[in-house]
Amino acid sequence: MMTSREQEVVELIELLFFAYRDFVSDPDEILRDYGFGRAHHRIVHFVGRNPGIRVAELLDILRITKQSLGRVLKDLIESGHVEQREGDSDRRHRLLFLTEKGESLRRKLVGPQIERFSAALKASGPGSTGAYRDVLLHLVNPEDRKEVEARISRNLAMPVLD
Amino acid sequence: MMTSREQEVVELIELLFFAYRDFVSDPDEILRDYGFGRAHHRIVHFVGRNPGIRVAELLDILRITKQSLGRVLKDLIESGHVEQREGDSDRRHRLLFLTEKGESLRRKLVGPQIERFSAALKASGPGSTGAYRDVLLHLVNPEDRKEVEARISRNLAMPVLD
DNA sequence: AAAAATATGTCAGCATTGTTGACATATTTT
DNA sequence: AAAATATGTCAACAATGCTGACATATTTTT
Repeated sequence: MMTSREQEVVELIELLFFAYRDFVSDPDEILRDYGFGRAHHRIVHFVGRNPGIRVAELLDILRITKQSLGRVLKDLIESGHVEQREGDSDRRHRLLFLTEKGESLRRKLVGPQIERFSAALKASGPGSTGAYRDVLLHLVNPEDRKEVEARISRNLAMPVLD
Repeated sequence: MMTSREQEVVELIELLFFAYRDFVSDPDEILRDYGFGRAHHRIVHFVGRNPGIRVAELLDILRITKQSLGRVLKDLIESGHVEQREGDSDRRHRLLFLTEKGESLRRKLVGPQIERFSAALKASGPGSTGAYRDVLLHLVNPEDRKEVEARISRNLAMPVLD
């Protein structure tokens, strides 16, 4: 059997599924025009948000194998959306950057997602942003929480250039 | 360029990714012991939560083709986790139910998810449940919102049997 | 300097789960 | 009787995971 408290939680579980389902649907459509998939999107997104990220870091974010990453990353390098540079301090490192072309794609993909989110936050009560943040952050594995928190807010400190 | 408001929204976007990433990781491990994947999980979950659901409804929830569903559903029927009955009013319908075995698997899979969620809600401030609900529901496509709302809360009205 | 460890890349094969298109069957609606 | 609907199935293919093995360059340790 199931307590009504558990029933309530299961509703939230399903809501996460439905929200995620629709949330990724906008980029999916755009990506088709480029012959890219969701895997490409993730790379474009996280490289764009973390310029100079190392391959190993990207693997840790995505939680996939280097072989899986390699195949898709190769597409993006060959198409001129991503470029690699040697690390300064450690020349084994391959630092990843978006080209202008890549940055343009990133913005195109994130646009509808920002719109959808802004509308959702507007439609929800004030303070909903904080609560959303609290809950979602605590869904992340405890041992990863600090890193995730640092990663998502990293760019706030960056000067906003034009 | 990007306004700081947009920066904030992008953080929430990434948080959705990280939360989802870790949230599905618990069931994934369990499923491996059964030789099942995420696709099986989704079916077990939604059939369990919507006993007697029709194939077409399930397709609409999952947003996949009947061929994709068919392959995975076949596994679950052959393994004795799901059973089909003819519709009463319309005998073309195939109504889906979990067997006891299937219900047992469903509970096993949802257990860690309930735990993770309960802990997250506890750690977040009071009222965070409602805000989470508000935001996530508004991430769902407007035209699907009503249906999703009805679907997730459908079972609250059901008598809780033992 | 030599050995070990690290970061990355690559080849090959395979599994899961998504897709399209075509067609078959049973049943219900028109 | 004809058309529409719900489901199932076959075949081919695409995207994106995986494992295992091995190669190269570079840095760290001994």
